[in-house]
Amino acid sequence: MRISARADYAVRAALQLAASAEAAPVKAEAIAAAQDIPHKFLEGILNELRRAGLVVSRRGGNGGYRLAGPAASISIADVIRAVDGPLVSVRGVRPPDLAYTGPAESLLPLWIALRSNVREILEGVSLADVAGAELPRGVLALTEPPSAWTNP
Amino acid sequence: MRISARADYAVRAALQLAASAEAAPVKAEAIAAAQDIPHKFLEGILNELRRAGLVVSRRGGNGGYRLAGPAASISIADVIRAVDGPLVSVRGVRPPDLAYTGPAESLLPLWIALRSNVREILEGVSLADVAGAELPRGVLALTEPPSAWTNP
DNA sequence: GTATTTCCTAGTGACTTGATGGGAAAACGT
DNA sequence: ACGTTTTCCCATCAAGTCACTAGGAAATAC
Repeated sequence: MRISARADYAVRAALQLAASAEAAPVKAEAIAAAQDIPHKFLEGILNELRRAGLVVSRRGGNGGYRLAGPAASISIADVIRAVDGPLVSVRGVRPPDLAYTGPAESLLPLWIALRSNVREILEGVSLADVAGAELPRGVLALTEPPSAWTNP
Repeated sequence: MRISARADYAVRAALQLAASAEAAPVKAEAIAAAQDIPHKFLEGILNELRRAGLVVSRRGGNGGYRLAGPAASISIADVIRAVDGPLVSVRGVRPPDLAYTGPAESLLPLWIALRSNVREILEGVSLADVAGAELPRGVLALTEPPSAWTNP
């Protein structure tokens, strides 16, 4: 289960936009510099975000990108789905489309539970939450046990 | 976030072994047929499970594979890690090794929370649980709302 | 009209994924 | 001892994905 570079970059770019929520649009180049993302690569990502309706753009003179709506109403899941498709898939297919037989039958509900859990987190956290460094209480609670920060 | 075919196959193979917990080892070919997995591909996977110490093998005559321990003490996470490495990574690196700046700083705790949540599920469910179709109450609860079964 | 910045298309090298094939090594039954 | 079975261990493969780059067309500002 890996978060792709695209997804990571997309979220960070969106966060940068959430932070500069003034009237003036932010240029791709500025975001690339601030977050250390290859800027031509980022351009493509921002474009996808625009096509998904999360971001609006203006070109020319002092153009750039702005969030399409309030940062509090865009979830991390929204951003990831815009650039990477379904949040979680098994072998490239979404859980509900899977079919298991024999002793593996209960694997489907397991994947469903997993996905539901992932959704709960990524849909429950907004750009405003992260940019403002105020994660929801439930999410923060998960980070409290020191074991959460150590590798297996 | 995708579960690879290797991981899916590995878990299903392990479940098949958990189901036939008799003395006689199960042949790769039998597992491949039962779960519809390319059998040469499966052979490699079973080998990795053996190297990880989850499975023991015997060759020749009536050889095959057996679980190395009781199905109740092998978690789904164990199996996935054996064939795919870390459960969750961002751009290929594990969350604790990441560094974020500016408005993205709180992204790290978010990934940590996500990983912690995924762990909770995959480490908390054993092969015996799935093979016996008796998922832990907490996991089952996640599958109850119909919304868990629908795509976004 | 010129400078700027987004938008679009195409392409690239490296890696991963899913899968296949051929045998060598080990264990069995007889 | 012998032949069969089955795991084990390469090597390879096509296809795809990933991360990234290049070049230019279209739109907007001044």
